[in-house]
Amino acid sequence: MRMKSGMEQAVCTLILLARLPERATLKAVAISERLEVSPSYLKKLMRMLVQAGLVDSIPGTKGGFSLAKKPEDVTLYDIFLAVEGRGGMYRDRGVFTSVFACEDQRSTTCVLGHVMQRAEKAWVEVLEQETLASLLQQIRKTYSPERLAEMDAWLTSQLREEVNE
Amino acid sequence: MRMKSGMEQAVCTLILLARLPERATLKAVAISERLEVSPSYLKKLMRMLVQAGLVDSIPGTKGGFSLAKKPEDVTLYDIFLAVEGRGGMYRDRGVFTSVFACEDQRSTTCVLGHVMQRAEKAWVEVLEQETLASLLQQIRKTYSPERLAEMDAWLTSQLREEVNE
DNA sequence: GCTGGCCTACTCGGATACTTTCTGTCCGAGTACTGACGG
DNA sequence: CCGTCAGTACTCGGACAGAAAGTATCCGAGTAGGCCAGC
Repeated sequence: MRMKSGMEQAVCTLILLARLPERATLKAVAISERLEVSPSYLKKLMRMLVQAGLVDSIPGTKGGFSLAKKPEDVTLYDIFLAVEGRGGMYRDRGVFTSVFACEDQRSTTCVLGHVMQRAEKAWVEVLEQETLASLLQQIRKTYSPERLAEMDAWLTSQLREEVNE
Repeated sequence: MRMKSGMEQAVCTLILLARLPERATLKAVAISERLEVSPSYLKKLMRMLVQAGLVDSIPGTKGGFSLAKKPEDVTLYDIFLAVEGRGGMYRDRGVFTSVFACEDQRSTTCVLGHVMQRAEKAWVEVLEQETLASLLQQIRKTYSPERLAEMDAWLTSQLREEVNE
């Protein structure tokens, strides 16, 4: 039961996108270089984030990715769902009920499954309290401002300008 | 991020062992038949439970497995650790810190990892509150007594008698 | 007839394949810029 | 000289392999009981 490594990459990516100026986009290759991860796998992750509605994608030469929502509206659990997919971590195989429940109670909620759901709910609630905005605030408090400034500088150097109309 | 199917099997097995009379053992094949799961894989699980100190094993012809602790002293988290192994579900790859932290702060606790640890702690606490004893009590309340009686009857028919001295 | 040793049958324990999921890679669809051509 | 159109270069999108973990299986180590021979 190990979380995908893609989760960390997705969070980092979304934080980068959150620091992006309005109407600007960032291309996948730039992100993968900054994160020092496989470009192909990150593109796959980006596709998941797009399908989940967390980021917008613009195809074409001047294309790229941008955050689809406001940073305070994107929770860690949203990212988790996008990366890991729906369907909780514990999936009932029916062994418990087939052993301990009678035939007519087989469809009843499994006692063990109920506990697992409670545990997962507690876990989810923590992740739902954390948003991209709160993470950014923690980063500001924890790490040095120089690093953030350097990151913003890199962003402006890498971003695609807004589409002139 | 899916929990192993072995978790459900292990819990069922331990509950069966908890209903076992004192100094009696149950052999792996009997359990696998009752649970309708692969005998080989269940034996592997039993080995894990033995190594974790949750069950005692007696080799030999009259051998089998028995609960090593009192049912109220075995939590769901103990079982989880035995089956899934130590090392939390989120493992830091260092991407986050390498992106957002300076060189001298790389060893600092990762902000994202900290949130994940909090979430996992909340999850663990729920699992630690549940023991084999409490699960048995819930089973008694939820499912029909006939089924429990039938289970005990099956247990007595399958158990190995205590070692005569 | 009794006791000791050996042999067999049965159990757990660990090493060995197969399947699914996760990770990483490649090629195709679509768009904006560039340049040339025609009016 | 200006507008239009085709070509090209670059992006995201989805289909395709390799690696790792989970699942299932088989064979070996060890023990208890039964059988036989010897005393």
